[in-house]
Amino acid sequence: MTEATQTISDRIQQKLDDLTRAERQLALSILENYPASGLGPLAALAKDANVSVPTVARMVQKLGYKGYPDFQSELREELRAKAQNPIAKHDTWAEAAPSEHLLNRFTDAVIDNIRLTLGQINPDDFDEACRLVADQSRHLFIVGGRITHTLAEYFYLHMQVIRPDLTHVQSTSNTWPHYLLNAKEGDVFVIFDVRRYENNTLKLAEMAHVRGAKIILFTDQWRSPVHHLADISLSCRIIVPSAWDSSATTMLLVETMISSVQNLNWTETKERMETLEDMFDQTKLFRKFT
Amino acid sequence: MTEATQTISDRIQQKLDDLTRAERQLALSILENYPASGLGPLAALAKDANVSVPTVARMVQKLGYKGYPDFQSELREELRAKAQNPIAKHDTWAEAAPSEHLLNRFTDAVIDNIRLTLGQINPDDFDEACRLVADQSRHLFIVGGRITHTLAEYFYLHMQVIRPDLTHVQSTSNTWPHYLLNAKEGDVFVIFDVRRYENNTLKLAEMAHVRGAKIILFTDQWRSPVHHLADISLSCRIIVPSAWDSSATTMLLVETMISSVQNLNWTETKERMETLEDMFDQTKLFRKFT
DNA sequence: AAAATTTTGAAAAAAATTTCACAGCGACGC
DNA sequence: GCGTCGCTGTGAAATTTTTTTCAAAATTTT
Repeated sequence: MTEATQTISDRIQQKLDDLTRAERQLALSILENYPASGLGPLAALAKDANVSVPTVARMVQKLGYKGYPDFQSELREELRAKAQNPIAKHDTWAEAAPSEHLLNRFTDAVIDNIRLTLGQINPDDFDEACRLVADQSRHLFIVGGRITHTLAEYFYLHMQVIRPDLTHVQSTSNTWPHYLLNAKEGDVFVIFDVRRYENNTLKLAEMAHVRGAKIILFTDQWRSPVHHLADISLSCRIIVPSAWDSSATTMLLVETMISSVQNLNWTETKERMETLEDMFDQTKLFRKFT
Repeated sequence: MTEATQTISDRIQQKLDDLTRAERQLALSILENYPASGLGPLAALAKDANVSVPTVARMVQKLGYKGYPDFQSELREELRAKAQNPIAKHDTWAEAAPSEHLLNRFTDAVIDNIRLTLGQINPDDFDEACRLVADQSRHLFIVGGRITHTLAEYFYLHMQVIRPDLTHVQSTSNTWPHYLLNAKEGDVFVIFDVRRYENNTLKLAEMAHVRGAKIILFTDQWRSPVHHLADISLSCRIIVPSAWDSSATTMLLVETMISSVQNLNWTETKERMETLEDMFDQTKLFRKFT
């Protein structure tokens, strides 16, 4: 497919399968900040990737270069060619694609969404929301709608490891009133509701509100009607060049909240996480930090 | 933040008057194809500019560097900074929060993930994947794991509107072999598998492969073992300052794919979408795009 | 579960690059 | 015309960098 114009980056990726663990670890490190790291001394590269010096030397030979200097020289040649080509004004994300490719347009929109969303977030509100979610004396209800239940479940899956006493409620199911029987004053509802907003979700929120529960709402820029009842609303911009809306920004906030809650509950959930670390180690694809 | 951020190129031009004839000759040569030439060995640079080796050494010292290696290292640093800056050095995302607030650190990491992921994506592969998913003559299977099934379901929910003949398979369930009975040659499997990789998913992929199905894999930078069987692999960087990995980048790609497939199938799914538009309108809860 | 194979990293050897010291060359002033 | 001064380049020394070797560790196979 691609003949002459094969970048070294491509070449590395292509050969990734033929490499050993340490070599792959190194290769990924090179790609991490490409091409700068590959232009430094071999030893620095090795240290950066946490592999030994000979591993670097072996890998570049495996990649088909005569030695490390040869590899560097090709890298410089590539850099030279790239700099001389002013057409490739690298304002694009997927550099291999033209700027009007959907990959670039879509990513542009999402970055914009993130920027605008974060710009309007009140960090104190966010922190307060995290504190509420972390508070194990409150039962945690997580509520999603037709599409958003995937985000709700993502959140639920992580919270499940971090803390006990939580329930995943699907507002689309008609069994949700049962769950509300257990809701008591001070409990926390994390509700996801983006356009088009769902009546069921609103009803559920109303009932939760009546029962004196705290409500944290993830919604879009136009804000679900639930926000009148919510103690804390987090509105995400969701516009992308698509017939659909984007949940990427909401996902970002959800993940940030997971991380934050994790930190707040750290002393209590440390053990659970250590178990998880062991699970990580099993992949053997990377070592723990030195 | 960084005061007087002048590039090395600027610095050279500024000092151009203080340089001697041979040094100026050299400086101009460096600027000729900047920065590539400065990253090679000193001797090569000297030869390129037709000056002697010590002239180079003397000039970099005149420029204020400790020696040639020091000069190179600064050059690399500049290159590294430049590569990392396709998005204008946005100091903080949540402007109301300090830069060390998790909201900012997390977002930084995700933007980084997006940049690195998109930088390594082959647009042709991506387009080909979209074409396969859009092809309605092929049955579409969507497979997720313990955590990733949320992404899989998100994808499924949208695809459901766009095209017929699709199945959502959960590899965690032990009923998945039943679904595979229906899989035939040419069918398409979209598989989500990030660390820690799941054996069930691998088994499922193997069986799909044996049956002659096409496999499109969403995985992480270390790549699930499934990628040996995959026709197209899309690896997303998933590292964030958290005990967990981030799915935000994967979500971005999934949404881009949804949008792309939507466009490919536009003529056929127009009606469905118009129906959906009507449903949107009925809610009257938000406005259409201006 | 043991043996063969592969992979890995510390250390030494080899090669290269950079730095240093010194001498030649040309310009300018006297 | 001659001497001084600063710039430049040659070649050797010092340093750094790369390559190779070899034994230990890890992985895979039997």
